[in-house]
Amino acid sequence: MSQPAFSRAEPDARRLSLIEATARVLAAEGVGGASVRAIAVEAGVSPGLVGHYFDGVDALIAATYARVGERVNAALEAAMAGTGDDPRARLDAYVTASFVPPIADPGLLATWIAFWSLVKAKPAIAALHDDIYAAYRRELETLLAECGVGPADLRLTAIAITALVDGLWLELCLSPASFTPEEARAIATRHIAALLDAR
Amino acid sequence: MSQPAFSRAEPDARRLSLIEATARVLAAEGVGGASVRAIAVEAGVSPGLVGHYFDGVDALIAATYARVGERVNAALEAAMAGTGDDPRARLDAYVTASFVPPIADPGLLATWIAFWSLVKAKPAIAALHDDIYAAYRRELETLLAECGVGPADLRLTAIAITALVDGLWLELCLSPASFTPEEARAIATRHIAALLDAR
DNA sequence: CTCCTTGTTGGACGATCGTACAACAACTGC
DNA sequence: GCAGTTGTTGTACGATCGTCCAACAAGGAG
Repeated sequence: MSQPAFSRAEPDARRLSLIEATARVLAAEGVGGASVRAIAVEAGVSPGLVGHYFDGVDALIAATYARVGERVNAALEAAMAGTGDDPRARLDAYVTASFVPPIADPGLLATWIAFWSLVKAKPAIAALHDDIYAAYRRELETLLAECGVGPADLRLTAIAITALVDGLWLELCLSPASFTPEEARAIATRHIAALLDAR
Repeated sequence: MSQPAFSRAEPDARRLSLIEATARVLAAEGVGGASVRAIAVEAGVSPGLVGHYFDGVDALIAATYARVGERVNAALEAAMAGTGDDPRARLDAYVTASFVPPIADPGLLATWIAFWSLVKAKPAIAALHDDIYAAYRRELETLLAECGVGPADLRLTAIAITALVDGLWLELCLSPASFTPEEARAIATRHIAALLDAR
């Protein structure tokens, strides 16, 4: 025994490892199990280190929200980058990616629910949520514009697609037995086709 | 001072008052603030009484889930009962009711999120969730059948509408500034019209 | 080699958690 | 009136929470 038990890390790397440990704990245990001690164990560090890098556990969770949000965006970007430049194909790729791992994952939903559960109590989390979703819809709007959706319908169309995909994603992760990812994809694709061909 | 500080209640009424106090605490504080003591204060009773009526706080929260689910169903039923027997009018009433109080209410969402956050950790809550949503979709399916949706499309159509309404309801409660209840209603109504007229 | 800065540890602290339980108040049957 | 039953209270207990901080380890500057 008597391992080193002490290892110094690059500050940014340590911050990141704490954030990702928080994401893993949130995914596995939900918000109820995300204690400073559990996070520290998951990250393999001492509990006191959390206070050294973040102003309390709330700031750590907020940083985790931002990080996980970025990761989701990156996964969607990667899925869309796999197709060509055809906007319609990019839209389909975005929908398809929403219902397969790593997006469709009960652990990711548990993490996301933990963030939602803090929106009411913590204004900082609420502001972060508004930022993330606004950016999300803004990107969807530019994609829809490339598909030929008129400026007047742009905003509501983006809201509709976001809501449908979110609702399907939510229930798919909550109780995967109720329908399959393929069915979710079919529903969303059909809906988008109806919206785009209605013009 | 020296109020009675002791009042005996009908067992069922006491159970119900504990359940509704739990719902109020969940709505105001989220799952993090739903402690036995906070619930007891809200209900105006002693903390020890919770253990007398429920096998721990988890059972109380599960009972609250069932109760709130019933209340939501009752509100939707009431909205649909206000219309005639025309199935399409009932469907529109159901959608409209989803985006105004008491359904569209940040407090109700906070309560619902608290339940979602327990689905992963507590199998009893997961089973309850499956029951509630299955019943929800079953009722929607019968309504859609009356609207003339074919048996083959029934299941996926119900899933699609549930997902869209849930997604709109979720974001409307989470950040009411992003769109108005009227816009949510318009989106959902248009979507339903597209689904029903596509046959 | 020595000092100094700094990442890191591990435990102490008070608060709060869920639960259990003895004492007490009200109602019932007699 | 007088026991017996039962709803109710208040508190005590151990566990766990977030935060804080003195002590320690590692690396760089002189």
